[in-house]
Amino acid sequence: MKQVPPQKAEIILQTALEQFAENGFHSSPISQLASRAGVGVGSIYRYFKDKDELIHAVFKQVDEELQQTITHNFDSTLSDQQQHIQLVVNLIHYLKERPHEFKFLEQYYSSPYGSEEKHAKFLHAEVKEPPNPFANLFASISQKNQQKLPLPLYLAMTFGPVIFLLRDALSGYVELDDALIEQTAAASWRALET
Amino acid sequence: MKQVPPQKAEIILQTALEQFAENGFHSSPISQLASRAGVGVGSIYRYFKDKDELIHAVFKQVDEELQQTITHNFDSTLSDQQQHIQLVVNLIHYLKERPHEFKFLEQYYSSPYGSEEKHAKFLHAEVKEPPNPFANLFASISQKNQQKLPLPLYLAMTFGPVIFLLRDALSGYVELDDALIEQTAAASWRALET
DNA sequence: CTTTCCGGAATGAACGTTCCGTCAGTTATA
DNA sequence: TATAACTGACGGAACGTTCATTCCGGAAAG
Repeated sequence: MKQVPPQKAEIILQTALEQFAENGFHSSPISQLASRAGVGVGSIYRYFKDKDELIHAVFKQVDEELQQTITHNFDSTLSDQQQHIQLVVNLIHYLKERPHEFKFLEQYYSSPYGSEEKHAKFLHAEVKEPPNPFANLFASISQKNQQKLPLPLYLAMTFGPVIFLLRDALSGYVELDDALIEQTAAASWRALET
Repeated sequence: MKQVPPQKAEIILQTALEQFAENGFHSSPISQLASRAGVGVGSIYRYFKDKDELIHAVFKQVDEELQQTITHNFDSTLSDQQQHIQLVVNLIHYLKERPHEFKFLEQYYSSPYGSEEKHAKFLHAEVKEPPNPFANLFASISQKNQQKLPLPLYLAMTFGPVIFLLRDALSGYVELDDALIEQTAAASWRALET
């Protein structure tokens, strides 16, 4: 009996993530990916039907870990402001340490792959479902505002700046230090107050 | 002598923009592009050295028109707040009407093409140059803040939400009406105040 | 007639996918 | 325990397709 049969699939997924992030989907021939992973071309097709399925599998893995991380570091006992700032700061820290994941997601979403997909499924559907810390935070913020805060605006002011900043940091235009991260979190909170 | 020699080049550029925006770079064979433009394959290579040059040419055209539009609708006699809100509102309106341009830019920047490029050249270099309304606005805002406003933060809070919102609008997740646009502009201004 | 422009068939390379021989590990046989 | 038969993971050569690019014959312009 093999206790670790799907280890190779993990290696392929991890390598694919790096390869795609660095070179893009089209400049990542399966052959190159295979040699980088130390694996035969044929083996990749043992675990994934075709290249598209591989790409979606990488996305699924990255997406799930991201969601988990976000929903994990959530202390619902804090004030709205503290929760929001914690969310933004943690998110930036997390993605800053994972440039491959970030680049992959960017590419995935702005390609036909992500467009045809649920896209912001997480950001929209997830936030609305009541029994999760996200929904509570949004509901709470929204309620205290004078004019009702639309969900799209909340998402745009929360995640828009984060993405923009990470992009610039990755391009080397910005030194994304802790001070800047905290300023960003504070600023995006300010934007939500009425 | 031809009085309208580059007319065909214009048609190719325009068609390429649409084709790329709708199908992505790799799912846009030159042959398909040619027939869509009502042009022979060979003709495309008369005006553009290869596919890469075509892609960059499309970018250049889109980028230049965008920059021009932004710097044009700028009334430097208004207050900082009014200028900022005008900027954001105009930008959203402009891009909302041009989904092809928006999708193309997104794709370009998150692909190896844009990455190897100047990227936020416009957003960074341009803003800093003194003799333009942008630089003045940023300088003015920055100066009035208690703690100095870093340029990256200003850019992130100004353009980040815009991009995020447009993305969602294009995906059909958000009805981007005038009320939402104005709320966004107001919110991003709030974020900049100290 | 000469020159410039144009279209699209032809070419060659790159790539995704398939297919098959090899081999390590496992099970059956004696 | 030793040996033979089996099984399925594995690599990579080979295949067929797709596509960027070239090239040439003809049309239009002068």
